[in-house]
Amino acid sequence: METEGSRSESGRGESGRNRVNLPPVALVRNTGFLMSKVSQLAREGFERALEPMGLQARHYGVLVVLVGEGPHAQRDLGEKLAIDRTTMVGLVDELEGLGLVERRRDPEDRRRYDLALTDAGKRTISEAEAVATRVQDAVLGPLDNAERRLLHEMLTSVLRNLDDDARFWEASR
Amino acid sequence: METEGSRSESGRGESGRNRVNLPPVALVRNTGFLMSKVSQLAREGFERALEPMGLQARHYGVLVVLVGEGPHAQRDLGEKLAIDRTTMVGLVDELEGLGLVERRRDPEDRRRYDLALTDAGKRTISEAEAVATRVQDAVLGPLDNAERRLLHEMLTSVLRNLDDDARFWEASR
DNA sequence: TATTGTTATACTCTATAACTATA
DNA sequence: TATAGTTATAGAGTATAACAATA
Repeated sequence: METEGSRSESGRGESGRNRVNLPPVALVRNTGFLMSKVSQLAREGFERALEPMGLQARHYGVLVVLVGEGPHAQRDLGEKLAIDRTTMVGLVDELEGLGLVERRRDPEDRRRYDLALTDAGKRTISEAEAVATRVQDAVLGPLDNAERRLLHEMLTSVLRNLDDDARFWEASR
Repeated sequence: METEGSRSESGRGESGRNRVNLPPVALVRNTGFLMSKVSQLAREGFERALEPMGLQARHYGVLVVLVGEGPHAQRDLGEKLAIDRTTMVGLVDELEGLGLVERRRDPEDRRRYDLALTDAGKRTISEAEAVATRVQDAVLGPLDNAERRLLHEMLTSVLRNLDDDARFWEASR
């Protein structure tokens, strides 16, 4: 692949040393654009970092809820994660296939599962949480601890505000 | 693992004050999760606010570059926006159909277009920029001006850092 | 031979509708 | 009748490959 750098030959306009790979100025002024770009890149980094474990980011969400809040019915888990129940089927299939999650029928309501982590699942999520921490640390690299805390607080209050506007989990489904 | 509240009774129905629609605690601790949630909701709000104009957020990006940086070849525009050239075809089709953008052949290289805003396009983007400002203002509502500036700066430095890691526009394509 | 724009195609992700088994 | 989980299917959204016109 040739780089966009020195191709001022036939003068494809843009007069000279014009770098094309920079984000458009008009968009960089927009905080929302920056935020979505940062979170997109953070997500991509997380996906890549998780890959060697055979996991994807969406698996992480499921595991982290199970380890943090105990067994769930598939439906309830989906509701907490704002994932449709038909989508949950495949997701849990994958996690079960990896041996990380176990489907047990709930004896009190045999329509439901009682999804729980296996021992391997517990080990895996603890590894994955370390990966998440590492990636987040890399992403927030330029910020000192006080700034990171501040960022977190600001995002929390922004999110709470959106929530009050009844546009939080509801709106995403 | 009590966290499900008072779920031990056989009551199926979210008995009483147990809200399921809150984000899992383990995820709310994660700055990356917060950021992606905020930007997702901001995006959704922006899409909704743009809808009455018959526009989508991705149209906005195209228009804003054209108004800010003048006419572009379709390919170059796509490169700036990290949008594949095959995807650009349909996008520009739509904008042309709305009468906001004009496809003129570049006389110096007849393979290329010289995409430019029509007068209607100029009016529309100025409206859309007002909408963007309004939405961003609503999203950042809980933050005062100093905090907003700070947030913007932090995001900028984080993004620059990711860029230096050669994972900015490259990685998203 | 390489590049711009185009089309056809495929792939990913997710949601809707209909089915089953339980309640 | 309603609900948990499942399946089949369809719809966005976007990318890959091949092609025409032009360089």
